[in-house]
Amino acid sequence: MRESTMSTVRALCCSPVLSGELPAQDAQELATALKVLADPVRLRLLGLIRSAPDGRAVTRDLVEPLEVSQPTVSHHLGVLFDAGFVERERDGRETWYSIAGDSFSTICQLLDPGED
Amino acid sequence: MRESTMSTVRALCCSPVLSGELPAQDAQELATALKVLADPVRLRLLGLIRSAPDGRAVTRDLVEPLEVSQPTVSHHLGVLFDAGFVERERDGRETWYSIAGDSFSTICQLLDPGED
DNA sequence: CTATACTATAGACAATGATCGATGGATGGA
DNA sequence: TCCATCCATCGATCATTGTCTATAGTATAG
Repeated sequence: MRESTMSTVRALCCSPVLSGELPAQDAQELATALKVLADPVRLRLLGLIRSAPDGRAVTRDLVEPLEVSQPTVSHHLGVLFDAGFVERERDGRETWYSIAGDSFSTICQLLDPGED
Repeated sequence: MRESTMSTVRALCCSPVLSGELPAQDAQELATALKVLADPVRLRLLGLIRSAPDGRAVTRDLVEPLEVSQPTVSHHLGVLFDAGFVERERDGRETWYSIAGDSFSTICQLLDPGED
């Protein structure tokens, strides 16, 4: 999965695709982004990061609340990062993760075309 | 997958869960709903149904545009129905599918907690 | 410099799921 | 009544992926 996933999806933002027919390639890209969100551990990671002080957290602090192994947490954080849902900043031995700005609202605009 | 999936998710609607910590069971249910949407064929099915005359379509009309087999289309329609994203009405030999009202905006409210 | 702490990667395994061909069930037309 | 049409289910196959243990890569502390 490449870093371009979210940016490609973002490009579809202004025309709510689900209000009309969805080209195969656009459907594939939106599905790829949604698949990243469709995991309970990743959803909880996003919640923990968002609700942490300053809206950011290091890997270690995310392991214990989720009751999964450290490599598993690291794996999911990598998936979220590759898809553009979180940002990553290395500081010494620690890695800080934070929510990437408009990733969620972009998805929502695609899913919810409003009244028609 | 039971019919209760969407209604359970809908119950979380008023408190945007991703703005705070997400309990394991809530995360599981939201992930289950998202997983249904995270498929290119299902996304295209939703688009085709929504853009069809009167916002409804029969199974047969959905097979050819998607270039997958009829059992595959039937399978995906079943998944969407079980999750509460579409409604189903039998009329003789045909089955009409239509979009289930507020399923999308519910998902979006959960994902996008707004500014905080 | 050595030991410890924090993360990420590698490899393996099991479970899930998307797809297809074949089939069954039910309805409508001739 | 008999056949054609429409749809769903069954069973099998193949790819994907979430999880773990083990390990490697860095950075800080003593």
